[in-house]
Amino acid sequence: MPAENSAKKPATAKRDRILDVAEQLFAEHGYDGVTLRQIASGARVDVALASYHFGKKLDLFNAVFERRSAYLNEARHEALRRVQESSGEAGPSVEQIIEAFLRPLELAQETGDDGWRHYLALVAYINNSPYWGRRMMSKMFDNLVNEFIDALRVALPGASDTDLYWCYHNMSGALTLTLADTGRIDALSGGLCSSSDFEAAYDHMIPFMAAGFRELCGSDGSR
Amino acid sequence: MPAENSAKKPATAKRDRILDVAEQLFAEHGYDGVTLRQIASGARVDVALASYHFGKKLDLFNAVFERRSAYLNEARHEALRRVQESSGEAGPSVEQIIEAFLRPLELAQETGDDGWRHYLALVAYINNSPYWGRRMMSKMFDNLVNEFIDALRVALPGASDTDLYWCYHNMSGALTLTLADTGRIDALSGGLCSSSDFEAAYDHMIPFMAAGFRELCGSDGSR
DNA sequence: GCAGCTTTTCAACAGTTGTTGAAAAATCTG
DNA sequence: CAGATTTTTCAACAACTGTTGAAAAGCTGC
Repeated sequence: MPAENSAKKPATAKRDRILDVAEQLFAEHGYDGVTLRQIASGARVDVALASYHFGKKLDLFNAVFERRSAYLNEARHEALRRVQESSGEAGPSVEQIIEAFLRPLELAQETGDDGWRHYLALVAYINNSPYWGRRMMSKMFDNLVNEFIDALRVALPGASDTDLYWCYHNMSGALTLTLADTGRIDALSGGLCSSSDFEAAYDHMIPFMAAGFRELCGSDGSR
Repeated sequence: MPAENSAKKPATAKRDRILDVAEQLFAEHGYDGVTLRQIASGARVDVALASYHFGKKLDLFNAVFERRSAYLNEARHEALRRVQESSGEAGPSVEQIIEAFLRPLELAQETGDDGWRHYLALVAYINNSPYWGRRMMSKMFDNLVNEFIDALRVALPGASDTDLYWCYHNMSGALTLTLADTGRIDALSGGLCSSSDFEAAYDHMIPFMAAGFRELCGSDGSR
């Protein structure tokens, strides 16, 4: 029987290996830079098995993208809810909101295996892919992103939506380059900064972005 | 005679058309997402002509990347020199340095044709490509980037090099996403922000980034 | 052990890929 | 115009691509 459209297939060892290898290779070389035979070979499996489990090549790509996205959305949503509860009436600060947006990525990466790291690099690749990447990202993440924008609107009263979205755009770009893990900052800094050190990246990103938001969207009270 | 290694070929109309079409297609679909036949077809030219002029497919890609890079480096270098001269003893401010880094991109885009826009999207694609992209970017731009880092070190006395490079990394990421022109901010903001409006993007990016640099690298005097 | 599944492999397909050698057309030079 | 050079096309190549139908292997309940 050919692969069902959206019915969840039972997990088998070889099926999981196909997803894992595809995740890594797609993240490293992009959709067109990877052949089904490379994936099958990496998973020590026949080529036809990928088609059997996932259908067309594009369906496999989507399956890889969707596998961890739901969990990530939930973790971020939870992190935001937590700081909102703990901050009482006034609502969380800009730093707290940004931290809730970024830290789940770090936790996801700490699970030991490289799966999450490859997934996040894949997200970076998709986010930088013109046109078709936008559609995939929007469908998957826009609901969640708007939750964070809503929280920022409360933390930054008087900010225009235009400014708010441009600020988010800046943060998203910096985050994307970090997730892509290109190693460029390593070469440029002569080893001072390591792109694989996500914690250092976030520690520097959070205050940087918070300052940017406050500058453009008016700090709480002053300006 | 097959294509010479590094000797400059005389420009012919068809040769230029190959470069233009390759520039656009590589920027939109990536290196592996484009075939030489698509490029030849777009340039209304036989497939073999690309090989005749540029050699292998990868050589064509490099030729596209290098075509406008030298000019861009010079324009940015000039912009930095100009603000350094006009600012006297104290040296230019963080805003002035960032502006000198960004505005040449805007000018380049104003020439009317879409060539520069495609080139900048190609740079974004390369910058987000793991490993091989890092090498290409470093070889082409690191010298210039370090000129700007040097200027920032003067404008932000007491800043550690590590912080300085992380700040640059954040700015580079935001810039890259803008250049990629994915249109994602358009969809997210419901049309409030337009990713094709480079001037608006830079107007919001400059104060945002300057505030981030000051926060992380210590403002001039205070903190 | 055997029938009824699902999972996996085998073998092959039609189409496309980058690349090349030789022919043809265009351009330059005298 | 004739000859020499460069530019462009034509035709073909071997290798590789995603996909599929049928056979084989593995598993489950009896």
